[in-house]
Amino acid sequence: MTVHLDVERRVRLNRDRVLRAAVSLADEIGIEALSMRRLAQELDVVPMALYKHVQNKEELLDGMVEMIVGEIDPPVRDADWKSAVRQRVLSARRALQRHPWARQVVESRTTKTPAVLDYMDSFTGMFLAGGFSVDLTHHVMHAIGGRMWGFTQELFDDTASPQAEPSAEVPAEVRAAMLEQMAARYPNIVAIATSMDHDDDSVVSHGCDDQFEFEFALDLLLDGFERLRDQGWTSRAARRGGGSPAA
Amino acid sequence: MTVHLDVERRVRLNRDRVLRAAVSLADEIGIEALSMRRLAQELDVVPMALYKHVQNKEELLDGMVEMIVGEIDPPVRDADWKSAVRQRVLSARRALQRHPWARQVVESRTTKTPAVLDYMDSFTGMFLAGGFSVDLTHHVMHAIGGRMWGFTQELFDDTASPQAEPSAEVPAEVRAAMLEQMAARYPNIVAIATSMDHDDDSVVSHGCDDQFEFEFALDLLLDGFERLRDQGWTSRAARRGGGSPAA
DNA sequence: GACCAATGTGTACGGTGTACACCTGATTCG
DNA sequence: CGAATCAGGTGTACACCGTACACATTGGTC
Repeated sequence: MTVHLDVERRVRLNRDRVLRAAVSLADEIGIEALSMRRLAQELDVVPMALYKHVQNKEELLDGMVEMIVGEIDPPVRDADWKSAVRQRVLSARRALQRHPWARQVVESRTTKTPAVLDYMDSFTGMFLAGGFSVDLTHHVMHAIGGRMWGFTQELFDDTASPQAEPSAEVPAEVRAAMLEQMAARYPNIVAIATSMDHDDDSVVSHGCDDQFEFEFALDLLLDGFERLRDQGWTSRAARRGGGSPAA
Repeated sequence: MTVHLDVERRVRLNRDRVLRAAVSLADEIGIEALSMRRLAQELDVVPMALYKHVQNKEELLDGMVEMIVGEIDPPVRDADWKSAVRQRVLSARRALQRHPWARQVVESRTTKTPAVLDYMDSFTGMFLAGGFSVDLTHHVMHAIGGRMWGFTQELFDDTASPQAEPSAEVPAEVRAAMLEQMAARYPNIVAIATSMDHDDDSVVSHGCDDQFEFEFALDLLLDGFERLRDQGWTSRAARRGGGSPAA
């Protein structure tokens, strides 16, 4: 038996411990100072040890995002869609604000991890449950996306599986199974994605028209602005009155 | 006389050439592959030569952003505020889309360079000219900010001078001069910034309440969503009808 | 022609992510 | 019990990064 003089046995590293350490280290020293070496040092381990639990730094960042998404409260029960959405967004915002680096990292990530997809699916469901059509929900999700995340753009663009490693050719049969599994786990997202492809009887099957989405949100805001102006809106009155700006 | 066999004399480098090369190189190879070394190589020059025209990489990125802001069309004349704003935003969007890396870089920058301030001031002016109160304009700018830029947050937070190097203590007298100059060049921005500080007779002098700004935009969107739902909005009808979603 | 500031060069340092070969210790099996 | 296995931790090494600093070369001015 080799004699290690460490008073207590070293705790085994694992993915969760790594991620947790990364998050709190980033909180302390800032995201730009977070390097694999620095993180390893924090965990009393040699840098390369981390790579046994995380493929590379990119995946580390993805993991950190998942950790934060996990901090967002689940939807409140027994509330109308609007206040439910409102509370959820504010909860998401609080989570992001707890970690100053989070916004930047979330926006830089392009791969959708399961936790993110879960959140999005649940979020989508709140509108559907609120009586929104699939069509409207789709555009609404785009419009509000930027308010809390940066995933406005590529969200529904392809129905590719979440970070399934694109290992060479996909057997096309496995592909069907994946999509089925996807539909089971993320029914709302899939509903929207599929409706996009063939809601035709319009001539062109528009995949997902970025420009349209952008203008949708823009005009929604501009119309709102105009209404407020015509009502003689003031922030003082709004503060007093509370609630929605369209008093 | 040293014999340089270069057929033609080497063109002198300058800041503009550096920035221009950086932009188009980033277009080609992506922003993450753009290094000082790679850029230098593109310009047939040793890496350190760049530092004669740009303080460091951060400033290079700032310069690239300025270049892009310069691509945004000036406001159209003789149009109502709404279509003027609309066209301007869409122009900004086009500029950003021409350079896939731009969005990310713009959002990562925190320092406001003159070109950016010019754009923002002019943008602000469009609302004021459209009959919006200074108060409402302030919140509107925050609400729309994220639609095209990432400067939602820290915009009006301090009235610090634009990238004036914070060289030690500012003589407090120079400070006044700077502010005056600022007011001359960016009247609209300054109008809003100063109105924030003392529009009181409310008890607290609220600097710039992030939370309020966020909820303002959020509720504006939610109210808009609700209206569309109640109207039975569909994207097909909207596409046919064109124009604003609140048909 | 001599000077001088601005511009370009060369070298070097400390940082990064991570490939790859290796060691180690706990668990499993004959 | 001893040997085998193998996930987890180690050490070294490489290519690349931004950039400080001392130096060489220029083009323009008197």
